[in-house]
Amino acid sequence: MPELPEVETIVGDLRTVLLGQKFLRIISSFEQAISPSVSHFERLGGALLITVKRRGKYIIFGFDGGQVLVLHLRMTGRLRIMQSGLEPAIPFERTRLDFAVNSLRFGDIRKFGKIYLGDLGNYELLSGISKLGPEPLSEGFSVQNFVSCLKGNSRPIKAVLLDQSMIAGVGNIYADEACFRAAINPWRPVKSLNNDEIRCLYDALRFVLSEGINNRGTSFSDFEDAFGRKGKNQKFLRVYGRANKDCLQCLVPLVKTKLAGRGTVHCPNCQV
DNA sequence: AGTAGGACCTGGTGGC
DNA sequence: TGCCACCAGGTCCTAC
Repeated sequence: MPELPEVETIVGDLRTVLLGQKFLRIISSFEQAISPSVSHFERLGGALLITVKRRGKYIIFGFDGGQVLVLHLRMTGRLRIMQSGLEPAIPFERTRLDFAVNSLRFGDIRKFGKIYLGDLGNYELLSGISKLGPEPLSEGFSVQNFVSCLKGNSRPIKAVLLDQSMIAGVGNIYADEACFRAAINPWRPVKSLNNDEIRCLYDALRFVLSEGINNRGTSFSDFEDAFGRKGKNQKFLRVYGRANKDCLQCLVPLVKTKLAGRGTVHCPNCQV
């Protein structure tokens, strides 16, 4: 599942290859994923790609005419940079964005991924970016910001970490990992956390996200970067994917529950 | 208003 | 071996 660190990794790859290239065309076999429609992309023809950015789990492509293409990988979306022309489709390829030199392939088993085309004035609203909360790794995101995000909330802390309108970019893997690192039970109601615990969770969240970026993402099931390479962060996971295995700190078996509709793994001994 | 749960999707897996 | 129920979870939408 691409979360903040995986998207950040892909965005870096895209920048190194695609910046400055001229957009040629879009070809899609699953047009429901494209908003408003494939025909709107005709206005992009000939535009130069000048920026590639990440916001939450969204990838934002800026063109010199002021058009903005936004892409969200959702759960099983994958991007792959190929040479234009000869290469075959990647597995479950749904959409292809052809540039002058390279072709960007969008594969997506579950067809949840989305591509939007707008302009500088409306792309945030079109794509849902306007609803996102702050970036947890940005310099401006302080402990005080985090406290005010959480204030008065009665939901389980993990449900809040997953809520993109509270904090942008955290998904199931890093939410579980952050709770474990902070020694906080993911079911704890937010309002039961004291200031020390909130500070600890803030540090833990930023640590696991940074660690994920440094390791070029978690390839737990099938994440690959834009060149088809696996990340290394799966070797550093302490709880996600380790249900019923021994806790790495205390050797008590990890427990799996379902929280906010997501599989959730925690240590009943270390996380209180 | 705030929250919970279903819908969207399909490949992989485990049980019978 | 074949079939089927179920699981994975990011986001939007609906219902309470």
